[in-house]
Amino acid sequence: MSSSKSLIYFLKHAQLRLTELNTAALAPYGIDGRELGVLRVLTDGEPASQQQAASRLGIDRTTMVAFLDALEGKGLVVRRPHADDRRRNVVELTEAGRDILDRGGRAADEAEREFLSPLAGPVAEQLKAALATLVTGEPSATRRRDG
Amino acid sequence: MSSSKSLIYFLKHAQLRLTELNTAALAPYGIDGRELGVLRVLTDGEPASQQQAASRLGIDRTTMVAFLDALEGKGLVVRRPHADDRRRNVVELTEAGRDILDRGGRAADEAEREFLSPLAGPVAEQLKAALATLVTGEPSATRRRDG
DNA sequence: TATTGTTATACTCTATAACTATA
DNA sequence: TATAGTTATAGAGTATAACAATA
Repeated sequence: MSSSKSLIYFLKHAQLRLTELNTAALAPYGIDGRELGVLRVLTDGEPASQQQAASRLGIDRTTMVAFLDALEGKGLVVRRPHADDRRRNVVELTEAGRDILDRGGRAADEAEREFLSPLAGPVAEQLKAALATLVTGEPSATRRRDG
Repeated sequence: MSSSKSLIYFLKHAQLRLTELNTAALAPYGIDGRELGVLRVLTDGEPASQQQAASRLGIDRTTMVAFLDALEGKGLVVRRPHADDRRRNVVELTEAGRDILDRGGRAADEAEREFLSPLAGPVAEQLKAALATLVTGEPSATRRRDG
């Protein structure tokens, strides 16, 4: 008989546990892991409209509205109308937003390292690369330890 | 700068995608992936009370009630009062339940293989082992391909 | 007509609290 | 008093539908 736990179980519970660690690590900065994800995607590449940012995160644009409402309420982002297309909002991080992204990002990275610490040597990198392949259809962009 | 996608993103989306495949694979059998998980845990080791089964799955006992209501409604399980402790229910699979577990289990295994097919050779096994280590604190019990 | 952001709403999933029957 | 199962309820998280402004 096969292992009593299926892959889907491991994925679910790994995510739950990492989310817990992330939430605890980010609590001092007043954000949670998903809000950090939004901050990250907003500074990742070209300035993005709300809808583009939502698409990059794989969430609905209506969900993005709620995240940005919260982040704007905390003074971490500002919405400005796009110069050429006034239907769009360009969302930018405030100085406080960049500070939280920076420090919160380090805290989240540390939480991820702690989560992965039971894995020896290159296994953690291989895990992330394998997941990246499964999700994106191509190998992870993480080629060397750079965090 | 690190990869734009975090581990938590990969875990979340890997789970979403595998859940989709699982749901599609199990639809012909009238159950979804979580119901198959319940059927599996009910036949995994000693006969279990509802609460024991819930604990093994990492869900609340009230959630288990709803799952068993559904599975009993489909004729796949029966609840019987425990002989020695009449507060408990012993939950057993019906013949139909065993049939669905068997055929649905194979369909789900096939979906998992399909999901993992982009990974070469031993990488899939290593992925599962690494996740098992992270979730349970010990290496996976999957020692050989047996499914 | 189509698209962006927004709002209102509904749905899924799950847990907490309170009840019952047993122990 | 404590526990197993149940019920009612509430909360988190997310999406769908409809709307205003703009293209």
